[in-house]
Amino acid sequence: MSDRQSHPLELLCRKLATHHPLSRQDEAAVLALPYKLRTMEAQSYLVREGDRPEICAVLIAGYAFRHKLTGDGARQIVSLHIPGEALDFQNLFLAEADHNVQMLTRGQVAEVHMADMEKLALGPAGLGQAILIANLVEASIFREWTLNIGRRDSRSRIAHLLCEFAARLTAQELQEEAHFELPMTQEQLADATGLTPVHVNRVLKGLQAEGLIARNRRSISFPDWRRLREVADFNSRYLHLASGTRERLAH
Amino acid sequence: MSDRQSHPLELLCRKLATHHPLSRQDEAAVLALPYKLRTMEAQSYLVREGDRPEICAVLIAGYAFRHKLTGDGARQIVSLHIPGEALDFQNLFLAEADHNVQMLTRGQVAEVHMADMEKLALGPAGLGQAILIANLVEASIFREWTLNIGRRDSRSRIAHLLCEFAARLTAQELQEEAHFELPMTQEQLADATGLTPVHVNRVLKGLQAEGLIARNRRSISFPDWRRLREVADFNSRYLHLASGTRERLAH
DNA sequence: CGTACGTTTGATCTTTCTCAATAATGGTGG
DNA sequence: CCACCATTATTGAGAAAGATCAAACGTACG
Repeated sequence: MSDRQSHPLELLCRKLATHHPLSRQDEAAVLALPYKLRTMEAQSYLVREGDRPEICAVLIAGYAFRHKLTGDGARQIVSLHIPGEALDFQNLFLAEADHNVQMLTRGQVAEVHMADMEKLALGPAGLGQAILIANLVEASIFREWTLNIGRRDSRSRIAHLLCEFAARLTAQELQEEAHFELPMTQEQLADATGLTPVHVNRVLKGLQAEGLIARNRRSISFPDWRRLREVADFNSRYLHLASGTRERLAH
Repeated sequence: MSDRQSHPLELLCRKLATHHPLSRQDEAAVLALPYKLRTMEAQSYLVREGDRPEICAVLIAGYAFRHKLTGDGARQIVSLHIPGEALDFQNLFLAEADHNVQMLTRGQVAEVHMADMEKLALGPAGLGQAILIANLVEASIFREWTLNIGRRDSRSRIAHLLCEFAARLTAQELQEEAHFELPMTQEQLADATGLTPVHVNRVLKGLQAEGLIARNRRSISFPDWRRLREVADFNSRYLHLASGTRERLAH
């Protein structure tokens, strides 16, 4: 929806400000970060488990995801990321990456030196707090995923994933909630929900038959957002959104 | 194993220092926190979803866990906690709790005013960093739980939970890895692994029959730690332990 | 136009759940 | 110390959700 970005890192400011207002100085400090824009292909890796990351990538365009593998190669996607989110806060001050980060679609990334980002995180004023909060909110999302995968059946599970993605895009004003592009294959959807691709396909068709989602290629829309939320058992509390956004989502 | 605690918050220092060394000053700042010791009964709540916590509890004795509920009342335990861990870092700077925190066993807690803890988190020197890192490591554990629940079968899943618990106790030098008390009922174990109590019972008996665990009441020992780790697909990387501890765990 | 990748479908199999009952255990009051 | 009660653990039988295997179908794109 919004306007051209004069500066890529404005997206990061907007994201950080979602949970904690930034002062002019904070914002200036973010925008003053030296960075390098890089275009990434779909499927390209940003971080691999075991890496010792030197740079902290901020997602500017496109989507990304984190995943881990079991010893026998099964994959679990543990989070999805939308523009404005920093993909390496997880690795701040930690020597070894404990998971992989990969582009979901083609996109762009602003690379910042880890040391510079660490300075911000420890730094003065509200930024350290904003970064800490961003990490706390991410941890909250992890908890909800654990609940989702551990205790909801496949139908709610997939519906919940869709709701969360739509809600987060809406919160960042990147898309309207009623309609958005879901750039995931059914296999990726399966890896994010702990299901098999075949079953995801069946559930998706079921949701469509019920009129809860409409699909056209990779783009999905929600003819009945309210009912989908019910089926998904979706409550946005865990996203810790500002009250304005919460109301927007509640219709 | 260790010695009497002259000061309860020393446990927190030790925990924070696990991932990031604390200076004398840092340590002094933690020990200078005003606190109130409180004895907690098993099952008592420390935080309820929706609360606006004013205090930050640090677990001194006993175990605790976090959990969330689905709309129709199914429970998912999302983490376990051992002495030394702060139970409310999650709520630092966040208005509303997004999950419940409950004692697993009887125990003790040091209550610190949230405002004081927040001051430390933003504060000078290494403490802010140590607290940030502690949160990052917790997030890493959440990711591993997602993988565990999403992609491992019930046998590995339960074995993994046991391994993690043992490893974390060992890292904090609270117990030796070969033998420890697991104070969870099979129902709680089920809620932590996304299974049913009946199935947990069967898996436990299976592990016992294989000689991977030995049970005697609630106490469990590991006659074959190495093989259990294999079955569990357990790799401690995600715990981000110091190298000394890692070797201790590798035997 | 062919190849690669993703989707869809059917048939069958397995793991895990559900329901139901019985046995241990631990704690309590007398 | 004992009887009683509430939890927790254990077992069996049957059901179900979701997995697996295999094949066909689409679609994008070089």
